[in-house]
Amino acid sequence: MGFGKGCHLHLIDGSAFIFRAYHALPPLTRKSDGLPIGAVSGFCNMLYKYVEGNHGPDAPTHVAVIFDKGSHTFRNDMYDQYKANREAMPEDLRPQIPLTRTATEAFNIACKEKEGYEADDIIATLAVQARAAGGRVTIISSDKDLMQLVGDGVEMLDAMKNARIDRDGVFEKFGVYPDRVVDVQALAGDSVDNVPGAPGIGVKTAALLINEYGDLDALLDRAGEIKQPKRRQTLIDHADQIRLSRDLVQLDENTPLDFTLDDLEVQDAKPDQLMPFLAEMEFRTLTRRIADQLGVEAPEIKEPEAPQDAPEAPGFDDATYEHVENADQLQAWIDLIYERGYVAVDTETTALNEMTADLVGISLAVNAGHACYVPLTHKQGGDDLFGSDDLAEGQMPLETALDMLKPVLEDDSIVKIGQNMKYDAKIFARLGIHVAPIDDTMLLSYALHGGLHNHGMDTLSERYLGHTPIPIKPLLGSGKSAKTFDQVPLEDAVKYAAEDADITLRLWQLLKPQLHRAQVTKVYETLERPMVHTLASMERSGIKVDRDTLSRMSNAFAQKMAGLEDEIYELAGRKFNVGSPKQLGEILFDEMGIEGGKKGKTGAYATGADVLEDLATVHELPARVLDWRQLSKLKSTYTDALQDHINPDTGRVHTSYSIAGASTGRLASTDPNLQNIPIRTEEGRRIREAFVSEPGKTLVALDYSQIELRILAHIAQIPELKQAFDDGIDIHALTASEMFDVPLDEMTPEIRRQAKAINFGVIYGISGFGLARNLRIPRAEAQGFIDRYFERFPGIRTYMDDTKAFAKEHGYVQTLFGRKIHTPEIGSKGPRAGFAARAAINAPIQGTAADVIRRAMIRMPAAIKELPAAMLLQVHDELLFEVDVAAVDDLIGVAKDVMESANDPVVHLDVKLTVDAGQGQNWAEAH
DNA sequence: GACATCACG
DNA sequence: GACGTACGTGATGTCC
Repeated sequence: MGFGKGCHLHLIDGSAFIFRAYHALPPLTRKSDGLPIGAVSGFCNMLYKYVEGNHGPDAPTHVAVIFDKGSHTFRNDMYDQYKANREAMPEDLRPQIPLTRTATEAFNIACKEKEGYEADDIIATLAVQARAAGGRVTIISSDKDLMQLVGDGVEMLDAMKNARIDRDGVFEKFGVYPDRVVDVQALAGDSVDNVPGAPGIGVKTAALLINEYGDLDALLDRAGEIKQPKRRQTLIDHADQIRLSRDLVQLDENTPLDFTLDDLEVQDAKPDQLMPFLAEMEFRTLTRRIADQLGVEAPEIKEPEAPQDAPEAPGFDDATYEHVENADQLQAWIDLIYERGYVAVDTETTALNEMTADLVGISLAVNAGHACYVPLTHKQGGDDLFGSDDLAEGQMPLETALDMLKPVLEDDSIVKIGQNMKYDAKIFARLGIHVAPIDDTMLLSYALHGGLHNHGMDTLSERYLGHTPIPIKPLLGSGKSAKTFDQVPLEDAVKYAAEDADITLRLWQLLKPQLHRAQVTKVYETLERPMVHTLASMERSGIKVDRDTLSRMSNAFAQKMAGLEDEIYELAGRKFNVGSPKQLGEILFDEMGIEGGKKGKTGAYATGADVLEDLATVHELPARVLDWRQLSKLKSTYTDALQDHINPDTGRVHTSYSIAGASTGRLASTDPNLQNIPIRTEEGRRIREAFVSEPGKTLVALDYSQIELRILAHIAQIPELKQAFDDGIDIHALTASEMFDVPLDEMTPEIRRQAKAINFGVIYGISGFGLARNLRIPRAEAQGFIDRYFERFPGIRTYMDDTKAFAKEHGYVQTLFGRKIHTPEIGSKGPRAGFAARAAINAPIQGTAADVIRRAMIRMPAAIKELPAAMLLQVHDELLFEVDVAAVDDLIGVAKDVMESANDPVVHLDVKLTVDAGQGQNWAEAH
């Protein structure tokens, strides 16, 4: 039947079905092989229910399920930030996408998509064609972007709520009728799709304006007539951006299609097509139900439970670890991997530093207890004390192995599982292999158990598998005679390396299914897993450090220290090791008889900076020691040590970030730590002059302004603080003004300083004692400040009490993004409880800030990919970039925007995030 | 390897 | 009434 009057076309938004199915269901897997099929299952159930419900007089005559195809559409060409905020697709959903197409076809329903277009465009085109032919259309979706199509026989149906949306329904949602929906969306923008719109204008205001002026063009032409000055200026300033937004939300009604409406005629399901598919997916209930309904026999679905088919996972004693020594054997493993769809991978290397380490061998595991090791560059042993450079027997050539594994490691449909995958990914990246997609057992554990224990393989294996891994120490030895892994005999290496892959696989099988129940799937997918490649790339970039600058500083420091040492010996009356706190304490308090020495728990005198600062008022020696210590610190930790970290190949310093090190979600930087480069003192700050850009490039530093206090203002709902941040008022001055009843214009630096200490104290779970010590004021006075603070900002007290209560009840606290930080000691008795309570108060604030910058970092590579720029470092609330001089402004524009909107769209903040920018030839200038 | 100290946010 | 006490990190040197 040709499509025409009396016909009724149903257009189903396929992607909406898929995502709804994915999020509504736990992560089901196919019983026989573990293939994730939760979303496919939900999708099929929805299709089934849809078909079932279509027997009334209103039944469709034509139907199609429309899908998105490809991530790049013509809208990205118009605006490169379009949908740039979108979260990456969850790893276990990706392999299910093609199966939803197969499912649609199995139901004998037309299944349509087109490269470079969104499903919405195809839906628009078909709806317009159907309307022109005189038929009716129902769009099955609740996507507001489709509402512009409603009217003249086109309606929407929200399948979840079973609610029809007609012209009046659209008016309810947008305040305008469908023909003006695009205008309203252009003004209001959309944070989910990252359509900019007009800043500060939402749907309500947009509708008001459109209704007053008729349409968007008229509004923009006559923007000068708008009474409200702020609104007027916004529309004038952002006219181009608003027009661009309109083009982005306007659906393309002329999508070129290679089929016609006639091709979409409804057809009965064919059992011989549908039943085999359902059986193959092993949907037992659905297969039976549909078979009954179609009046056919349900195909048998084998239960893979027979012991000979799938033996119980062997214990570690019964595991088989294979030594792969040629291409045929490796090919057999690759075949196994493709059968499975996933593989645990581990690399063995010559060192712990992945920027300098060389690959020695690769281990693989596909089943618990079934793993192999592929040694590649093990050296020939021998009596020779120095070993031999000759390769050991029983190895295939490195090149051959990499050529064979590269397609697997880069295959979209094979999940590569690792423990601390960033390490392996960097090793492979240096060999030209981009490992993806990946899963990481360390990060699974971090998302599930953050705060409970560390997430190293030994810990996880002991805790969750009850197995102590083979220790590496006996294989490598220690001290001067320590070997590297390429000198380990193959027999030992196979056992050790294959076991690591085996453990990793077992941990993955155990931990991955727990994400959903612990409700941390989103945390893992959006805050942990994507960090692996983002950080790997930053670490590989490194930052240029000028050796000569450091070396000169080291010499200068050495000279000054020598001078200070002479003075110190003079003052002390004898020589001693200035670097020894023990000796210093004895000199000060025993020999020189200075009063007030306090011994710590180990019986030694305390000689920390705070103690020496107090003593500096009564004697010169402590002041000299303080100066000496500062120089000693700068020299040993920075100017000397950093030189050793300059990579000879790149001339740059490559730190390593631990993703799962800090309990709150912060990163930590090691080897070297580039998150604690001095800045607070002028002398220390000059060390940053050694961190430089390449010629023709500039360093750009972008840092969040007061992000933790902003988050506190939001979480604790403090109206005064929120207002101050909105108005751009100095937050510490504002706090001081509120607390001490001093008007802002009479603020003194001293009062402000005290308020600042209190603000920070609050973030840390303030105590009278701590504040008193910090401000060096009597404890009672400090307590008075705190009382006043709570009085002025009662939300803070509520937040602290609520957070402690939550931690006690649940054993964890959460960030705004759902990250859990466990607080196992919250119920302790004694001082431990105090520690735990303060940590619990701090964690949601520090952790939310950490989540925000993680989100910014994850989005950054895509956002700046067209720019000659690289993201180099993260320092908790700061990102450092290196960019061609000519592109500095572009970079600042894009990166700042990504950072300031990093919370969108999943978390709304009442307080805006602002980012300050700096630039220069070195890090001192850029900051 | 524990401890004290001090660099950062 | 006494505990102890600001949150989160990593690197270095001393001393046992």
